[in-house]
Amino acid sequence: MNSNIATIITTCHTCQLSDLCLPYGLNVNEIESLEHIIRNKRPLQAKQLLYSKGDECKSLYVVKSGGFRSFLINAEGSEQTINFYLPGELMGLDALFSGSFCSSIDALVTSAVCELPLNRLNELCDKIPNLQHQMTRVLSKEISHNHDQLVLFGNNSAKIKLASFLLILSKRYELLGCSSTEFNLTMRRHDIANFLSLSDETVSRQFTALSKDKIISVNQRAIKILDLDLLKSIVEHSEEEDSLFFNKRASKAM
Amino acid sequence: MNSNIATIITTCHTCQLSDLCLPYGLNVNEIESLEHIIRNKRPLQAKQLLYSKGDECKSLYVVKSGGFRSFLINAEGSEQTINFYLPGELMGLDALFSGSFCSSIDALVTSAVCELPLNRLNELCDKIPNLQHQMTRVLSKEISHNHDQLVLFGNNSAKIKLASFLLILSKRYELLGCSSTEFNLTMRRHDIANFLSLSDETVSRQFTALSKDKIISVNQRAIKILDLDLLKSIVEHSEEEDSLFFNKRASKAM
DNA sequence: CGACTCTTTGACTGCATTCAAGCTCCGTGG
DNA sequence: CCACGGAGCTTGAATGCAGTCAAAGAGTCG
Repeated sequence: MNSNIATIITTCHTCQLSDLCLPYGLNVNEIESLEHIIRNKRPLQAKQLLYSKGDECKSLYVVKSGGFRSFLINAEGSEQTINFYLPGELMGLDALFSGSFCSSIDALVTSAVCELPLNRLNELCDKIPNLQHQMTRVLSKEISHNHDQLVLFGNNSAKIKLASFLLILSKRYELLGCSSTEFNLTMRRHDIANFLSLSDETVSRQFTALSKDKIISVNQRAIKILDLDLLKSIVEHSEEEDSLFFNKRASKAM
Repeated sequence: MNSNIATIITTCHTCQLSDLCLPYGLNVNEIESLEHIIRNKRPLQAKQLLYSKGDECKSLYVVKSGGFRSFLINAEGSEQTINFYLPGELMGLDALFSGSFCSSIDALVTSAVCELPLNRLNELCDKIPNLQHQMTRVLSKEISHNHDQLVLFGNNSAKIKLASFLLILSKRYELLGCSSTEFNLTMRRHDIANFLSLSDETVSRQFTALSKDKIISVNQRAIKILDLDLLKSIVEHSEEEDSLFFNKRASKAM
């Protein structure tokens, strides 16, 4: 059937994403070894689960196209979105510790992944030091990315949260070679709200507020950033305006 | 001077923390190799910096005693606390990606660390596959720990945040072989507030609220958990009570 | 076309922040 | 030894931002 398509897709050295992905820093032979262990799952439809929390982790996954979200379900049964994944990003890294997935992941839109069987990946890491180092780098990157996210949540105001969110997305799209000022959101308002710990209505209100100020234009999931500097200034000057020299609570100790 | 003390301290196989630390899963010879690369820095006083964001990462550090906090300074100059570190926990993992530290760390109280020079640690990882795997596990653990933290922040209510914070601390102290119901906070109220993205006053109010309900007793930084189940129920039943059919308001702790 | 999901908008309530003042603890120096 | 001062913590009162509830608009699909 379309097995030839799968073959094409699994070729790292013709993949536009390879610089953002595991092959980064590997030589031609090493990339070829990596290619041989990659399997392709059939594309996932929106809302379809890639894996569930608690499942044994037999593979890691790289986003090939589309987008995903990871989430946890807390004691009351409500979801908390942990992260969004764009093409080139590795999913499942939190499972390496315990051997089973610590969160669930589903597709936001129709999406494709590269599957990396863990046993073969580990074998390869033992053989190719560069790959092992790249794995370590990817893990470390995920940690520092999570830290940035925690800082984002430290800014309590809904306006700042949404502005930060858009700026982060803008950067990630730029890295992918897409436009940094014009892109389509892969996620629904509800997903954004849940991710930012806001209500759906608040997210909606902030979108319209940013529109009215001509900072962005919104049409459904299509976003245009009209004034990048103004968007940045929302995040940066959050507290300066009102209190420059007077009691700034949090920032006493250098 | 006290170089003999330093020698004693750097012996992993006599260290109570070794099961929580890098030596976990290593055999006697491997632990000995690891011991040889460990250096000891002199103890740090409260508020003293271990490293600053942007510094080149030449070493990783393990908390030997005391406690630390990592933090970032955002555009306005105010701090955001990212994480607290208790004995046995590895600091600096977010630097492996870029080679320089992505956050700053200072001591909360007088504290000691084991220093692991990165170049020697990497050499050792290449030689000892078990150590490399353990490093990967520690990195992965940090990621899933960060995810739990993000979920914590998803629960907006100040009461739930503080209850979760205390429960997480309780578990970590238990792992260290300390009492899970009676411990001293290493951090000030301000640090907790900053970490939980709350104001100092709100944290204080929630402490007194928990005291009045006889769930905990507070004396300065000394905490006793009087009713662990009730504390857990605050986190778990956060939304069940109210959104069944009525507005909550009337229903208290039943 | 109707049923559905997703999104927007409005009105109201409440929780956490903010501002302000008083308290406790602790080290320092008279 | 007590007085003093400062840092950290607690408490009170008022404001405002975001959540909740409710309903209607917009887009999608069978």
